[in-house]
Amino acid sequence: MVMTQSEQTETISRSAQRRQRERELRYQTILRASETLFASEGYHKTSMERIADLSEVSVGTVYFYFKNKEDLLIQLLDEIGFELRDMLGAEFRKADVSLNGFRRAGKIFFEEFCPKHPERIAIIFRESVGQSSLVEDHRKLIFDRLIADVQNALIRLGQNMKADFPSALSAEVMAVSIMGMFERLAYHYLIWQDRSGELKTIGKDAVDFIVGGISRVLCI
Amino acid sequence: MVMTQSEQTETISRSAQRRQRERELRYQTILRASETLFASEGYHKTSMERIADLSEVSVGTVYFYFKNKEDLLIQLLDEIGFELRDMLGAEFRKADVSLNGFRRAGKIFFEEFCPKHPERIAIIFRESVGQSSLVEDHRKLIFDRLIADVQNALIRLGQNMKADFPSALSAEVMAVSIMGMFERLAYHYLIWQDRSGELKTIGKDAVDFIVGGISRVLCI
Amino acid sequence: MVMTQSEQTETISRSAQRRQRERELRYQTILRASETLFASEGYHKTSMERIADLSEVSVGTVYFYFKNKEDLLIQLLDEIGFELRDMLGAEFRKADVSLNGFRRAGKIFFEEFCPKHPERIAIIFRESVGQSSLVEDHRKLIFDRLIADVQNALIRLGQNMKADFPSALSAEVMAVSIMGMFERLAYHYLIWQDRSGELKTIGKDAVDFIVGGISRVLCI
Amino acid sequence: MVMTQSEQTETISRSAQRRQRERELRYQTILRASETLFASEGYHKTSMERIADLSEVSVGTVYFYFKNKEDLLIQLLDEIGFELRDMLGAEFRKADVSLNGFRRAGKIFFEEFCPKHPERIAIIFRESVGQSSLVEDHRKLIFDRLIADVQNALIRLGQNMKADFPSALSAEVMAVSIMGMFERLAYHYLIWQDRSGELKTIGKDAVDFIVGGISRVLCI
DNA sequence: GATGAATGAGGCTTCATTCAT
DNA sequence: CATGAATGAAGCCTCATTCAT
Repeated sequence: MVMTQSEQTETISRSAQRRQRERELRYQTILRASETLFASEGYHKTSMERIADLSEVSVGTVYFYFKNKEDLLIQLLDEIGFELRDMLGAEFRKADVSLNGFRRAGKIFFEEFCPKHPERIAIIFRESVGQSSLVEDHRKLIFDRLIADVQNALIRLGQNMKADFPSALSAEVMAVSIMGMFERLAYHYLIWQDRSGELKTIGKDAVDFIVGGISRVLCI
Repeated sequence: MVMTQSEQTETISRSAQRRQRERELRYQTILRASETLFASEGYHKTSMERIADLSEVSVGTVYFYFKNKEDLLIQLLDEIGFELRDMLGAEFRKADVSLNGFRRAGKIFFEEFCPKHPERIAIIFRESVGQSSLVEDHRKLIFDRLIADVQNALIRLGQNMKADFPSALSAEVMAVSIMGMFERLAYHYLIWQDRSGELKTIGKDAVDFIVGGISRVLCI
Repeated sequence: MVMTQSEQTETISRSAQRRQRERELRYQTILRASETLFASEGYHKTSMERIADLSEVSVGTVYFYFKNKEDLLIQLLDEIGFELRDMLGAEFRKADVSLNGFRRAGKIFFEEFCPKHPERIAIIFRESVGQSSLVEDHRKLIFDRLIADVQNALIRLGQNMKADFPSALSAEVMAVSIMGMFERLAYHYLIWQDRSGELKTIGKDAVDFIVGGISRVLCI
Repeated sequence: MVMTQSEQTETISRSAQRRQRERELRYQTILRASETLFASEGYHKTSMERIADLSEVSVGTVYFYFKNKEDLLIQLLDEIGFELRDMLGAEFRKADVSLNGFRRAGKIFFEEFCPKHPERIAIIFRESVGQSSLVEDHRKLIFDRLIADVQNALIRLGQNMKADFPSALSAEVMAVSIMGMFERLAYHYLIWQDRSGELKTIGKDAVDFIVGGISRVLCI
């Protein structure tokens, strides 16, 4: 078979592209398998061999794509953190900071994120808790960023409304509190009880509570 | 040495009493050692040998007083759960259910429990998360009870005030939310950052937020 | 069964003694098994399981007595180093430093140590070479001490004989050289060729060479 | 483009030559990378991937040029053995066997080989020790040849000088001893201590010792 | 009751080697 | 020829738990 220079180049380029795609695919396959197993069996009870089996690759391949078991958890965690911030944070960072932002964020979390990704709730709020200090660092970073988003939204809301916070810490405390509410509600109604069908109501009630608290504190 | 029957009995009885005291002491010593180690090193990284060492007993003795490592964690967890309910729940179960009850509960948690027992915060909110299903059951039970206390207080408050909840779930959702706030605030300001000095302010801001939310939701 | 206080104490003491003996025995059993296997199969090719098997204990027991595989090698190495220094060094440290000291040391090494402990030759001169830096440190220390013994003997011999060394380094270089001779002769005639029967002649020739070299260098 | 037969042939031939050169170059690059890594990190701790990386080729390419990891070590070993024999052996095989031959050999080893190739000293005297039996065979062959060279030189020296050896083994033992001295001196002053600056003195002292020993033994 | 030596299953990880592209 | 992803056997080590003394 004879091919011109450009054809050859193209062929090479195509095979390189395919290889790249396959790499990405494998990476995702392994990560998804870990997600499933970590959430269902627990991080510690999931062995690397089980992950390899479910991914239909060898143990060595898992180690080709991920440094070690901890790395798998961290990648998962970062992914979840990114997604969460992408969804929630976006609402809080929007220009029109108003109480509606809080309403939309709550709606998104309870009506979209939670029912779609219960495993991710399990991973970020259960499996990644109290593992290594490295994992804890990543977890803290995720929370810190989300909290910062909420806190900024609160501060800007206060400025817009020309309202004062009772103390210098108020905004921060409220931001941390809101994260805690989201966390435990998701844990309670998704992991401990399977009441995913009621998430809409739950979300609404939660948001009412939050919005109520904010407006009272800011006297608006 | 000759002694009358009664003297002997008395002696035996005394030694039995002493033995009983020593048993109790040993049990406590081991439990306290576990508490310290679980909180500082983490549940998984703490070996039974370390616990025995710190308790100044042998590994076998630890197994005489506790069924296994999990049992140690569960005893600790139950103890913390009991204490928490004893302190917080008491306020919520008091006759004069009013918003003041919530204020007092918050004060107790942030100004008494947290600064006095940071290790217990670490154990209930970090070390006992995502371990075995048995541990998770105990954790759930503790939360369920605390939530029930809060929920009942809310319902009675509503009745007192002749106020309605927006939805059938409102009281429960608010109770769960309040637990989540307490949890994450403690975790954030005690474990991730050591700002125990600011706990009073934090507690006040948190309580304001809660009380604000409740009164708005109940329109009082 | 009734026993007096002193009898009881004695019994306890005896059982404690026995336990101590058994501990020592196990330690030795495992160490001897390692010695055999390291020398015959090689350090790397010997698995911890094989050592446990040959010692007739479980893998866990090996780890109860030794920190890790490297520790096993180091204990062995130190033991050999101690023995070597005990045998050879003694001659060099004796009061009557004379060329006879060198003769006796050679005789002891080739006629006693080598035929009795070919495995130890294999371990110190083959299996412990180029492993970890920790092992190398121990090996260096052993050589350094032996070299120091020889060097001191040479210096004192020179003083006794009122003879001068050609250079400041001469004594040290000669000491290192002598160690090198012993090492390679043992390796050559014990490991590469099994000519243990000729060790007496070999030792004599080696000693003649050494003694000849020393006397020429010191002009005695 | 049109070319005559001869032109084509020439072109092919040239490209074949270039390919040949490139092959040789690759082979050398990989071998040099192995040498560097084996000497600095140790044979076992050097992975094939590290060698490929440092050689700037893929792992597969390393396996195209060398059968396996062991082969890499053996090629290196043989190369060193050849060079050593080329330098040292030459002196011993020269017609004018005299004590000067020993002096020159020592000078070459300590003043040329050692300072120029400390990595090779590390490989032949440390990294290749106690690996596989195949490696050990090559090592033995190298030593055997060097020893034979020295031994022959000694025998011819004895004949020239009409001097007798004390025993039938004397010449061999002295040859083995001399190799041992060279080996340990190099190891001691190059690997354990970096005293390469003093190698000239060390070499001189060593040679004096050797020459002294030989002349005393042969009574010349 | 207390001791602590012994167990052994099971987990994580490495890395030389292969082979389809 | 070169590539580099995939393999999987094999090894080290931990540690909760048991049980004879």
